[in-house]
Amino acid sequence: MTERISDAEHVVMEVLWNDSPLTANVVAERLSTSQSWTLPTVKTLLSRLLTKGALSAEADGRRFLYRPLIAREDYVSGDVKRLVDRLFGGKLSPLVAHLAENEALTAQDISEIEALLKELKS
Amino acid sequence: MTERISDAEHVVMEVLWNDSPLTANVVAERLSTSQSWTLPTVKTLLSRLLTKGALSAEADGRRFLYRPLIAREDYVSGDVKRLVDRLFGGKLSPLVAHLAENEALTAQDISEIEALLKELKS
DNA sequence: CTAATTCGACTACATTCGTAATCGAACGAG
DNA sequence: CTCGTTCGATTACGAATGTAGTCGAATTAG
Repeated sequence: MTERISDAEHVVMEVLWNDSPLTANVVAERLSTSQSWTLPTVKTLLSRLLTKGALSAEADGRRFLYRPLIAREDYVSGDVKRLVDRLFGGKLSPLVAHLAENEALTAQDISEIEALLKELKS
Repeated sequence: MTERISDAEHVVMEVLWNDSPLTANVVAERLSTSQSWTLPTVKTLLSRLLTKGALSAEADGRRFLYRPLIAREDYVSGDVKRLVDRLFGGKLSPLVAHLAENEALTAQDISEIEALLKELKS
């Protein structure tokens, strides 16, 4: 149902997850530190997100206030699930095994994760 | 350096990571159970992977034997890293926290992960 | 009231991707 | 030696994407 969000679109979503509703101009302004997109580019991305049903646009005078319609958590879950399905046969422990073997899992990461797991079991 | 591998291309890579070198026909045959791609389609994907430097093609008479040039582990690491950077600010523990809260972490998953971590610390 | 500005909508355009047909060279059947 | 078959290479083409210009309506400055 919710259509795929492209990489560039995702960057825009992050701005709005961080603070919303915002006008197109403010979104573009917030993005200006990280991206060198022109205003038209940002507006195109906003329209596409609107069409995809990822945002709502509430009229405020002659401009629109954009606001996310999908929760960041849900978006993240979808992405994580796709990755796990694609690369780890849908199983989570191979992912953790991969992290353990190949990514820099610091002692602190390990402690944090163990604490999380402990809490989960309680 | 290694260019982005698309989703369809990745499916082809999986076949070759699983067993290589293989001819285009054999790759297509192996894929026939999971995908309904015609032979030309599979060949296109193989050429693109070749162009991208993800595969090598060794001539064997009139045909080619394709073989991965990049290790699956490296590919997986790249993808995982991209996801972690994009969604979790590059930190691993937020990813695990997310898994814990939002994905179905079974009791068995938790045990397996704890065992992994325990081993890591030894 | 008129001119400049501001917006969103529409249009544009090259690239990548998914999917596949076709062409030309080489090879094997007779 | 000739013809059909088999390959890889080339070409095709629509959808999605990244990136951005243009147009027309509304608004605000004067």
